[in-house]
Amino acid sequence: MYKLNPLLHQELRLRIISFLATVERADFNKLLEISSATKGNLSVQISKLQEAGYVEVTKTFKGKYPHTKCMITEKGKKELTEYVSRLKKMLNI
Amino acid sequence: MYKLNPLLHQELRLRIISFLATVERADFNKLLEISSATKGNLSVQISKLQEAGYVEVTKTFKGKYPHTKCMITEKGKKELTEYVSRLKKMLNI
DNA sequence: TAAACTAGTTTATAAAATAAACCAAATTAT
DNA sequence: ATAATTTGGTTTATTTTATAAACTAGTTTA
Repeated sequence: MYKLNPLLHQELRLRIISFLATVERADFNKLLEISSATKGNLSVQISKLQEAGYVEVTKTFKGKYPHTKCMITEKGKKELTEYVSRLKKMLNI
Repeated sequence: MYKLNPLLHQELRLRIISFLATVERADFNKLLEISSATKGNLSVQISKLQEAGYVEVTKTFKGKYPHTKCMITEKGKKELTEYVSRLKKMLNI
């Protein structure tokens, strides 16, 4: 009986990482838009994915404003694939 | 952007209800076995599914011991189907 | 120059999950 | 006979997690 990765089995984080799996990279505002999360919550959950090494975060400046870009890592892809596989087995789909 | 049903987006409850979707009914011990949860946790999560009307719980006696049987309801089936559908969309599967 | 906006982070609170403790009755061992 | 263990759970207390609110630092606009 394989357990689901608890870091991925959370709606906002799953939304973030499964979106990042479909694009090359996305900035903070894009993630805000696709998730309709609050900024605070998004910030916290991105940090958790980053700390786990599932997402790489790059902070630069876009003109004079700070700009945060996120990209899924190889580890993130691997873990997402494994999560989806276990979930499918559990849901019989 | 449709949110996932938070009652179903929890590993143990999801495991319980997706198992109940595949059988006519299951007793407490069967659910313990398929989930490898603790009895306390299983009891709590079954109650939550029951309170939501997703699972029907019948308490009888089997010989001299109490015996708890669980069965998914129509509402439970409907909600599980909707949950799975939203999840699939989210995961692009 | 004050107000409002961008782009976030930090922190406090609320909610949830889980484990530990408990309960009542039955069974088994001494 | 009675003490210990087991069955089949429930309740409660603790820990963890999620989330919203408040804050930071600087920029733009009125």
